[in-house]
Amino acid sequence: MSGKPQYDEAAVIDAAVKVFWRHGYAATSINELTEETGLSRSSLYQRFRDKDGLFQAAMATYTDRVLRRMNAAEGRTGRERLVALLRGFVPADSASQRPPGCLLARSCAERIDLSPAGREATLSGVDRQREILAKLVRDAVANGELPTHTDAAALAWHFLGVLHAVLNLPQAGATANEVNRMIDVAMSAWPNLDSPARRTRSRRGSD
Amino acid sequence: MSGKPQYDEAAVIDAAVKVFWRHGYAATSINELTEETGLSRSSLYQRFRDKDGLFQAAMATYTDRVLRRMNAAEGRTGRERLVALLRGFVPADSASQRPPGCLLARSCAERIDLSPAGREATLSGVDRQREILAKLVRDAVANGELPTHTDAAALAWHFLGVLHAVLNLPQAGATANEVNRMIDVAMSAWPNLDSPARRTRSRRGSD
DNA sequence: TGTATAATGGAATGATCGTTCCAAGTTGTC
DNA sequence: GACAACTTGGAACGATCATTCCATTATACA
Repeated sequence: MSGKPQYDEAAVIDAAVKVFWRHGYAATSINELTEETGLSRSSLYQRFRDKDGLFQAAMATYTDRVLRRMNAAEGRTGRERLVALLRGFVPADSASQRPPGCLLARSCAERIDLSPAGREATLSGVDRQREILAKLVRDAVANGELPTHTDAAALAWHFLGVLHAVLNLPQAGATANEVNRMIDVAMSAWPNLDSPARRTRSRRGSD
Repeated sequence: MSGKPQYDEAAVIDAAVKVFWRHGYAATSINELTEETGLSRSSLYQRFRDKDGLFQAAMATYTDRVLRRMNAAEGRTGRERLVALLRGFVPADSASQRPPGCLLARSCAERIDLSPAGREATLSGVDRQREILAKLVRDAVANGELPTHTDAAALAWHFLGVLHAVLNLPQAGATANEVNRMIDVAMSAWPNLDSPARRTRSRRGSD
């Protein structure tokens, strides 16, 4: 069985994303990559140069997909868009297909052991995540939805932390319901100018 | 050079903590462990059975130390204690000795590749972290410092997320100043019953 | 039909992995 | 001085690591 089936590069990278996402860079072996991508070792090195090259391709794809999902959040107000954004990353309780956690956050943690290029891709990825949140906040300030003295940078960092918490805390035992309630709590950092009083309130969910 | 210097076990585990903390379990090699601990391979296997045994010992020590630091936070009110707790984990900007991030959060991320015992140690560690935060919240509710309808569990998850953000976001480029301002923002989830209005306000720091 | 192209399986590289084993050396106690 | 307890260095184990090479095979286009 050899030949020229012209493999589907997007599918290959997709599979690689899943492997790196699940195990991180260091704990991912070429063997597992060839098995999951279906690509032979030969073609893998031919196309991606080495493990790090495939990692960078996977990281680029993952980052684009995450950023697209963040940007796709809809809502009338900035607050509604932000809530939609966060809720969009709450993992479905029922045996999700997606690996747990976040490849960007994970690569951040192991960035010491990454190549300079991998490190750079990671850093720029989280930067772009944060920039999306910062822009959302800045727009809300411009709209009068948030007070002018709002510390937009601090809010962006905060919600970046919340986003990563949404992705990571399920691995620490949090249920989807608890994550959703946590989002409600975390949203109290976004002052609701219309009805200022309520804060630690809402409840939702299935367990 | 052989002999019987009766090695300092606490120092050995301390060194192992640092290595696992920096590289995670998978990316840590026995070679680096022997070099950093100063212990010979022979003694290492004699005393800790295998790499996983040493990891569990390191994890226990790390967890104890982190929980002790959390419990050591002082303050008049629950809110003050919580702020002190969080600020206590903001890394000093100037070339810190401590490895970045959090071994518990990191092990949570790679828990799929850990032994059952290692996984168990990790899970129980974050559970105890969360329990400290939950108790702090519950006490504040009992004191009347927080409203009775407070969702204590959700608040505990939230502040666990904030704690991990404090430890991890510096790896994503956050300065100590930004982390401190983020803490201020995150604390708006803790309603200040005496002066209810202010929220996205305070500013502090050095950059 | 032929030839360049693309992808393959499989063997082989040297390095490093975790782990085991053992002979040798040092210390404390009798 | 002898013996037990402890720790060591160093060699060796098979497994796996990332990577390279090559002969083979199927496709596409001429």
